[in-house]
Amino acid sequence: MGYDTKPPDGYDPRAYPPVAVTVDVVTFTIVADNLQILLIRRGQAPHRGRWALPGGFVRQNEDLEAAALRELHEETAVTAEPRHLEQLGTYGRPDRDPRMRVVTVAYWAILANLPEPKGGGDAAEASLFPVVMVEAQALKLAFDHGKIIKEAVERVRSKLEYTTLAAQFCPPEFTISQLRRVYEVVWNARIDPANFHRKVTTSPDFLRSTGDLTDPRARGGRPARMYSPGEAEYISSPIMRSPSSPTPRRRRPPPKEPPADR
Amino acid sequence: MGYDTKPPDGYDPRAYPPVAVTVDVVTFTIVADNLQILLIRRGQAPHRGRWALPGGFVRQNEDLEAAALRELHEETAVTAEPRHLEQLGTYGRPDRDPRMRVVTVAYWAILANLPEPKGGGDAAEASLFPVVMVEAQALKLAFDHGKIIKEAVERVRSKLEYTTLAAQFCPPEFTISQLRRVYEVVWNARIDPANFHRKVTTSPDFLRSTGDLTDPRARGGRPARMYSPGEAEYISSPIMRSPSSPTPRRRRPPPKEPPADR
DNA sequence: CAGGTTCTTGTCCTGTCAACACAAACTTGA
DNA sequence: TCAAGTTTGTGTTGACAGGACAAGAACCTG
Repeated sequence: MGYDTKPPDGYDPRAYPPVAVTVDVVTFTIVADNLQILLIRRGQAPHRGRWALPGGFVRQNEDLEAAALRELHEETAVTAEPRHLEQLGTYGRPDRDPRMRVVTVAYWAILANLPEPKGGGDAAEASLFPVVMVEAQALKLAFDHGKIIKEAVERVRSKLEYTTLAAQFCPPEFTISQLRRVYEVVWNARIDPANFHRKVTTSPDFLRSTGDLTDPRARGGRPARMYSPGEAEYISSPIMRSPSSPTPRRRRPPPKEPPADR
Repeated sequence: MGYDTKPPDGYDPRAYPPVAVTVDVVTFTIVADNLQILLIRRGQAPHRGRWALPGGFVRQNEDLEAAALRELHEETAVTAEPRHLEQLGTYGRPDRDPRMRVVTVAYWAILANLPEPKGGGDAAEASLFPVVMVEAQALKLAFDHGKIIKEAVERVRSKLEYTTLAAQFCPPEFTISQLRRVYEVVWNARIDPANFHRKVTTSPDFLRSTGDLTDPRARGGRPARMYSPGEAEYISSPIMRSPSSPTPRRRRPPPKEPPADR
């Protein structure tokens, strides 16, 4: 930041090239066993009627992160505070907005399972969409929001590997099955329940047992212990998604001889 | 990006809050077995005389990445193209510049070993500083550039673990020792030469042998094979820095009985 | 040629992890 | 009441990766 460019050397704001700074938020939540993203329908000029990320201009004395939270609440009916908010990246191609130069700082957030996902704000229409639908390009998105979402999805997927963020998708108390379900839904993969259980329970301060058990009135089966998130932010040795090839490993060779017991 | 905030609805740029967008670049290189950062001395009003990251305003029709490259070349005497340029994050606290609201998009770059590191630009004084000096806060830095550098250092250190970026610090052809030296310098750690050798040579397309050997006229020792970077961007199974505890492992117990052979 | 240095491969041993078996604890239906 | 089914949790095992060395390979200097 030299500020030593030659031509404009005064500090009159109007002497600087007019650039607008906005924030956009990619909000993830899991509803109905699907990873979903919160979008709003644009009512304004460019890309009118298309779906877009909630966002808007940064105010004069407002921090970027605060602007992201404000826009999330203003443009959607979300009242709950996100469980996680993190900067994703900044998108500033000169032609990304036809009106003027707009530089957007994108954030991504995790919202715990919300009961009433929909419900438009003032005049805006907000809704949740499964990421698979967005990835299939089944949705008309405004600006470069498709690219932003794609990068956000990749970020959340990779962050589950080495952080404890998955617990933020769950209610305050949850079972290990619920946590595993988060991984399976976000990664779209199957995970061995036994190994997953060992992994997360031995990871230093990932989970803390509350002492409670679920009562399995619902689906039957042994009651599960309930846990709340621990203090650890990172997992000592990462959970790998889709070993893909590392260990396809043929199934254990059948015992040479049936134990002569039937 | 709803652009649906209520008050300013016209598109007159002056109606928007005046925000300046700048880019800063944290440039890493290795000189004299030290990880170094390129800084310039400020000649202008705020923080005059302090050291700062090269950077400046983004022009009207200029992409962010292009602005970062331009400022790097304008404000320092660096003519070589960086071997890697990547966005680090955006810093926009309202009070980070006393003059006006400035939002900075920070980038970080890798420069291969440059022979003539110094040489000021037009009027700017540019110089390389070891990161250890910056980390020791032995330098007066402008604005929040200390924080930006700290995050950039952490980023480059962690990226060496799972990407092949380390090769970008090396000349086009290099030996495995040189590559290992990069890791040791960036991580400030000692690495076992034998295991490192196996690791990088077996990692799918990390390195490609050129067929050449070094002639060891200099320091003696067996000539080393030379390599050039492969196409792979990521390392299949990461190189871990500072195993810290996993296997301190007492040294192998001395052989019970000398093999009775001397 | 002895001794030193660097590069490279080999060996051993331990910890980790996927695959699987199975026990534990509950529900439902016969 | 008990068998069958379902979910939770623990045990076991074999493959694999990686750290600690050892040692061989290929060069230098004196």
